[in-house]
Amino acid sequence: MDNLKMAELLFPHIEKTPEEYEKMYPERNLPEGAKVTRLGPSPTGFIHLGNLYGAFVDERLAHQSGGVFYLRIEDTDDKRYVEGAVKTIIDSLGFFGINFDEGATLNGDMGDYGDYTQSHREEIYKCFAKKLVAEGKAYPCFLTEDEIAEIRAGQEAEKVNPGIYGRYARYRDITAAEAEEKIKAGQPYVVRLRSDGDGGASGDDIKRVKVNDAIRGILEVPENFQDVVILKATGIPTYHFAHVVDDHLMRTTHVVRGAEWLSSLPIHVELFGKLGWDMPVYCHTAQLMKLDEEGNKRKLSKRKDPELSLTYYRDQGYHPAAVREYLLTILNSNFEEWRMENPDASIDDFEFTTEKMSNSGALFDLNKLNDISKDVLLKIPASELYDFLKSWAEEFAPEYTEIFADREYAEKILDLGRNDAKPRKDLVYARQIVDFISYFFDDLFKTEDEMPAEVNAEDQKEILKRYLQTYDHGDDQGAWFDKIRAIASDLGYAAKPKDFKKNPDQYKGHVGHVSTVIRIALMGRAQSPDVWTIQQIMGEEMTRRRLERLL
RNA sequence: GGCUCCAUGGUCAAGCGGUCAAGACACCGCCCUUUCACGGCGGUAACCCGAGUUCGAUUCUCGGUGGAGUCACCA
Repeated sequence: MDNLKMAELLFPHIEKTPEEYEKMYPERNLPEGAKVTRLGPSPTGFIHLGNLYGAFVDERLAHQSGGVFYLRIEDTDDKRYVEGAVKTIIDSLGFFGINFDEGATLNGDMGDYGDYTQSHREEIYKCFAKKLVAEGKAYPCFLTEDEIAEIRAGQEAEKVNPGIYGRYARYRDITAAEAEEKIKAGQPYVVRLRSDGDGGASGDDIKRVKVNDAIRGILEVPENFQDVVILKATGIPTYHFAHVVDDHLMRTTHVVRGAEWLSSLPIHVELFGKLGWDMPVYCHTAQLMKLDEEGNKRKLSKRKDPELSLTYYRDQGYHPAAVREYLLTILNSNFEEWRMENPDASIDDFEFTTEKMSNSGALFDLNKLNDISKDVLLKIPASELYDFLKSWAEEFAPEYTEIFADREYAEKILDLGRNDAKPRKDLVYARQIVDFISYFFDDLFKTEDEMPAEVNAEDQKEILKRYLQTYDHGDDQGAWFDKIRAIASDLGYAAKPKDFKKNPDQYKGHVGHVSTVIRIALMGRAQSPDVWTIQQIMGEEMTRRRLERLL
């Protein structure tokens, strides 16, 4: 009876019953096997690769099964809120192709299981907290911060488990009358779970509960014994309580979250049990790792590592499809193999499974991303690539706008060598691409490499002079190169590199050195795709201008 | 420190009691070739340690070691 009095004392204005909420948010009517997943970011506005990694799992699981993927804003910590964060979250994920079916949007909620912002759900949490109090499974706790610190210090001295539990939970057995007095006196309080666990147990005495994790298999988690806070002094729930209530009411079937949550899993197990609810299937993902600055030891990737921030990839101009492809290769170990067998299939056709997920942390590998990106970009048509690069440049690199002045010209450049039997794979990410093709534009052109040592200054001029004299823009590639060979022979360079290798003393150099002179005159670089093709794209006027400037 | 998770080449990883221990990236050669890229061929390189179970352990068990996570009125 005291419990009921306590419940009324703590939550006098909560009228709705748990049953009403159950009715309000019924089981979802979805096909067999459909998964309901969610992303629950806190609105700090900082999204990193780890979030994307997790979101991708949620998204695949839901959309592959004909289920629902929704966005829930977990803003139970008011200190964390950053203005505009929700937009950042939706936009960043959307950029990488992660879209929600339901949940919070910029124009309010979408879906029947809302509200999807935790700070708007106070009534709901209180309703279930009230139920727990009424059943004697939760109680108000008036411990101050100082008192808690004191308890903790004592526990550390005694070398017992720290925390509020058992005999350390001083307000466990407070009566409704005592509580009323304190509340009237204005003392703040939190609501704690009255745990059934035994905080004194150790070693083999610790009770364990089996939880099936879709990624890790059967987990034997120790039972919880902490009287954890479920409602803060402000009346706002903690993550633990909000998670349990929300994921039950929103009928989430699969909870995907990082492995850092593993250690609080016991709390959630007890909470679900006390509330009398089935647990969702947990999917605890491995965390992404990172190499430490100097030493090549491995280190956890906490926030603020620049290359872990999603904005890094946008700033560098990685194509979202490449990032997705990369993520999937580290997410599912059989994806790479599948991709080799199905080079042209849509990424959506790959059957993603939690079983194939690694449960040890993966070190982020930029090399691999770049390699994958080359293949992904190769499949994207030039016109689409142009659009992508253009919008990237507008946002991140306005100094390159010249490139996009002439769409037709730019597309030809982007397609250079891409449609051959053995296509070139020069393009990796936007910042690299614009630099790679910069010599096609007068304002960006600059000489970066030195003339080859085999060719003296006099010969350099002579080569360019003769090249210009005999230059015919209409020549096909064969005729064009024959002329270069002729110039090379006339000036004492081997027409074929093999001849030079055989008798290096008989020649100044070989035709390769001669064409490098031309290459540098035209491109400012010793390395580039095929010169003839480049000239055809540049046009006769620019070609001649580049050569003449060195005479 | 307690508890938890993890452990195959430089990196990502197959493997699920018997394999010459896959593959990809990176690296190094060679070939192709007017440079580069692409492509082809080849190469260097790994089961953390110690017990136990077993005819036989990379694989199973236990114990170390190492790495990571977590011990909040943060998520």
